[in-house]
Amino acid sequence: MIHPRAFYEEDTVTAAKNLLGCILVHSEGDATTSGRIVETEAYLRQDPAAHSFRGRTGGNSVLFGPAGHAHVFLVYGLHWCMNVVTGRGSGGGAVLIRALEPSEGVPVMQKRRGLNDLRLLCSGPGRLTQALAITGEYNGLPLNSGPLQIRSPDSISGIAISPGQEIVQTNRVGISKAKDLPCRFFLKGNPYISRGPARKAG
DNA sequence: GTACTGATTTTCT
DNA sequence: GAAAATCAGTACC
Repeated sequence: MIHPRAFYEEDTVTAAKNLLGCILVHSEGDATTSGRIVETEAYLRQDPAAHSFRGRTGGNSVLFGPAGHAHVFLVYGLHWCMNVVTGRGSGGGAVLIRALEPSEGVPVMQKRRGLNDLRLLCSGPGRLTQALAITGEYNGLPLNSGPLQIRSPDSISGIAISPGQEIVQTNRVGISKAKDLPCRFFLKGNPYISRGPARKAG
């Protein structure tokens, strides 16, 4: 099931929580790779750590476009990261996908990553993009059609999390500004979480 | 197991 | 010129 536009037009924080448990799918030719989203971070327009904070500049114009699109960007010169544009009306909000639990196409992902350990395949923003072969070409693509999609696994009253699954909310990781804001979310006890303070909290 | 360091390029000042 | 939403490898308990 594909999410309607309204799913992404919630506040960024709400969307970040709702995205947990959803499936990110990439289809490229014959190969389909996918994984369940288990960790996200919310970046708001007024957030000093967000790329959209300084307003619309060269590489972030997608953030000011319609919700439900992918924003793919390069960090540290060598790793791709993927955002989902959220919020209504060019708000500049986005949700960073930080970790996936591998689902379909595991052998393909292992090959792309050069690893066998499932826990290391997608447990980080730079890792999951490599595993799903997401690069700058996907910047600006819609997530309800095309090669890159986000699905709900089984709609359980609007929230795609299995019953009893708790969401943990903590501070963010890997940034130096406004890092104390509790805008990071992940599924409690899930082993496919990126490193950082959250690990021990699970 | 934890801690530290290098790689590499885009973007803004 | 400096900083950046990271990862993998090495050193050392």
